[in-house]
Amino acid sequence: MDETIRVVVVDDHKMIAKAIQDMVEGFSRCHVLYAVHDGKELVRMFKEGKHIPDLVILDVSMPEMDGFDTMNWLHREHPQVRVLCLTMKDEESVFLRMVELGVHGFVPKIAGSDELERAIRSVMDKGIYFTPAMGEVLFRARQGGSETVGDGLSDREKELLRYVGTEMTYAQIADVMCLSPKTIDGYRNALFEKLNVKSRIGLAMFAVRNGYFTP
Amino acid sequence: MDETIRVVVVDDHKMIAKAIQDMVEGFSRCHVLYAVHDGKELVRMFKEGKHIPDLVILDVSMPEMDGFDTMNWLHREHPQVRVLCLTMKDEESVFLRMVELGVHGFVPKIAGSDELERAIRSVMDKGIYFTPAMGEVLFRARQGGSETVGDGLSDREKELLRYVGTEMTYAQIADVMCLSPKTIDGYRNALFEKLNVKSRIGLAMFAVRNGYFTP
DNA sequence: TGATCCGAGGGGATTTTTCCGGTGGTCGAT
DNA sequence: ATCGACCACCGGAAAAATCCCCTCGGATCA
Repeated sequence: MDETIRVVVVDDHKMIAKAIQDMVEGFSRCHVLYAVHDGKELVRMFKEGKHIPDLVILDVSMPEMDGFDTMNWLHREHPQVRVLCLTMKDEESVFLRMVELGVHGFVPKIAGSDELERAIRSVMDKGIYFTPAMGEVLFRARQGGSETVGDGLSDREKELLRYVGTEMTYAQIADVMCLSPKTIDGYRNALFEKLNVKSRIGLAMFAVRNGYFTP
Repeated sequence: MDETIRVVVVDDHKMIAKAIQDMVEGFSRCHVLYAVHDGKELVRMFKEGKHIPDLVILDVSMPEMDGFDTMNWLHREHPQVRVLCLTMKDEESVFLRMVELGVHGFVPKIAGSDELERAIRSVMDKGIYFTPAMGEVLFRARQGGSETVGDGLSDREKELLRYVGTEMTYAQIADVMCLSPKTIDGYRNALFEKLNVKSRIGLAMFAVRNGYFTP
């Protein structure tokens, strides 16, 4: 393969988007088609036809349609497009969630341009890029089973996590989730055990740390 | 003044630091002396003598010594150095805290390089740079008095805010703060009113947003 | 074709949180 | 010297949250 790698950058922070764009343009046989500021824009570009790149460089935290939603959409609609994910803080849980959604590689923003280039080459050539540390996390996630903090959470439980950080009472949450308060009670207790916390505050803190909602 | 502006970049994310560095180097009569990855490194460079720049471009969220601590130190030890602050999400409260600490300008990372250049020129020429939106925030902070979310909080109340995000019960918090549970009760109610929230979750979320503790 | 797991719901008890009221004390400013 | 703030504290009651043990209908699995 000696073709030019066509790249698209997705990041709501213009400075960072610009910076990554410049970096990538600096790599040989790489060309940035365009940069967009959230998932919605990306979807629009893709739907307009011939704007499909070989690689999407994707930021996790974005307004409107965040990295998770975008990754989900990409994996379903355009599985041939490789995705390299960028994160601010490299949270284990964010990483694991992205892996579940089918991301091809993961680069923390604390990395330099050299690592970004390595990651792009690796993703395009071998299909994946992960640092040794991430390999370890994956290994532990497989081995440990219920030992890791990784998600053995059901959809409803994840949904609940998006509400615990609000000032709604459990009864109100039950209302919007169309469930009995007692069912919420069950989910809560399950989450307490799975996440090893003892109170709603603990749940809320977990939810914040793991991006279930933006504080 | 036709001298070169000597700039230092402080950001723990190497990519971003590099990106900002490249941008600034691209502006005329600007030169980046060096980039460091947290406040501690900056202090070390400053103490080594002749590494003092005209302008520090400072990220807020950093490990070890964050933007607030660094700004505080700079303002006390090197008040002649201008500081331009960069933020991911432009939170009003972060902005106000930084203003209190004596920051000269504020640029959200969603801004482009053109705005960064405008900000640098403005800070060096006029001593300040703020967007119109920030002007409005400042105006409201002056006018409103107790209307803004800004801190009219007492020391004890702030102390309590550092505990609400833990899984301690109020009785346990009372214990570590060496107070009666009923006293905590009073602080809590005061905070509810001042911060316009109705539950402990609300307090915890406020505390997270405003950096009273790291989630 | 039972066995077993999961989602959904429930009764009732206990603990915590939240909301009402109050009482004093200190300290600095008008 | 009084006034407003911050501080520390108390009692009682209502509302959440938390805990423990239980049912019932579907899946899925052996």
